[in-house]
Amino acid sequence: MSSPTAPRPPVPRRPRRHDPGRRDRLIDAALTVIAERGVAGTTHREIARAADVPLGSMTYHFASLEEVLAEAFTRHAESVARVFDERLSAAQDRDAAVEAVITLVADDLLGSRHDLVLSVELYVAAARNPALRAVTQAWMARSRQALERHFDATTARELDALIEGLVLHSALSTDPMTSEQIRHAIHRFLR
Amino acid sequence: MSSPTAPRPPVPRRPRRHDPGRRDRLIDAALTVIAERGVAGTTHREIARAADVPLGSMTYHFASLEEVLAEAFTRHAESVARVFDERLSAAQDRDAAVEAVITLVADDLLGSRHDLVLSVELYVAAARNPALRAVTQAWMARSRQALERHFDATTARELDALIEGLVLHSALSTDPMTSEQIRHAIHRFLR
DNA sequence: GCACCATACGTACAAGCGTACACATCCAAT
DNA sequence: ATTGGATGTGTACGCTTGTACGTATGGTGC
Repeated sequence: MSSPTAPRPPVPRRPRRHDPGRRDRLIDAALTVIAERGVAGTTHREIARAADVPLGSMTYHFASLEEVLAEAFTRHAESVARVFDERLSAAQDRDAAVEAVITLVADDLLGSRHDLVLSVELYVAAARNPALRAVTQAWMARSRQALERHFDATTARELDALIEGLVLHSALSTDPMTSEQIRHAIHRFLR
Repeated sequence: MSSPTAPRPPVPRRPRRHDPGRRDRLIDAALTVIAERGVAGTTHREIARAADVPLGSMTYHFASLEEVLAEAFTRHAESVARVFDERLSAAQDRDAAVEAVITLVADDLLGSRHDLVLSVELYVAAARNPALRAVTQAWMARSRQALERHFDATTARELDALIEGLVLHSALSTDPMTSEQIRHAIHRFLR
């Protein structure tokens, strides 16, 4: 068709340029994809599509897919931990702390299917990726520390486990526990 | 080299034949691979390698990879549920039932990294696969039913969640809870 | 014995993957 | 105003994947 030495025909290129903070948006897009398709279905192309950027942008901003996942999960853990911290910091006494925990489980954690799925995906990924295991470790330590503002160390640890169980159990069930049932379980443990 | 019409040179083929129960062995091999590499790393080829059978054997015995996963997880859930049933059936009174629960968590569930990983992998897979969600539902229902031999329905449900939390929490921690700590947590809840 | 067919085996193929890389573009420092 | 380097874009390559399918083989019912 065209002569071998002819300059390339002007292939239409994307007009998009100068997108500061694109890296951040990519990490958020990765979290969306993980929540929707799982880690297994999270690919460079899928993330790029979700963020509406070309594939080449992925390899420019991240050295590997592993790096994207690590950054994404770190952000997720940080975000959940912050809410945890805030709720418990706001509580003035033990009774308020108990209420804060109930709100945390019933509203914050169970309220968002997105976050819920991300957490379980992180658990699995952490089982095989040391970097992600460190993320979960730091997260768990921070949660426990937040609980220790109001409860002794043993209680904090046990309560943390109970929270984990209530959340996971409800998440998997077609018939999740109501707020009242969660309140009952937590009061029973802390009675 | 060889003439185009010459009969094929005798390509060395596997001597293996007549392997009744191969399908079963493939399902077990799938569970091994899932535990070692995760669902994401579980492929036809990997399972075939683990079971030492040719790739073609996979497509003969299973219509799809999804079918393999479903059968494998069903087997896993059945196996864990059976142990659960047995321990609780053997208990004659409430005190024995409490001890049974402690043994279940501290020994059976936490004792096997293999089973532990499989369970979490199942949770994640179930989040996106209705067939697997049905498997987890049935499993949870059966566990609760076993607990209801000794505890009222509300207690059974709460206790089931606590067990889940203790197991998952310990599994993820680099500093897992000791048997004594687990005993303490369960006695505290059931006191 | 013998033929049939469930089982076993090897291989091909299209699709999708992570990653590399050459080229385009434009902000910022001079 | 120029230019150099950071950022953005398109595409190609080698690899692995799920799956399909033609052929081989030997246990079983006759």
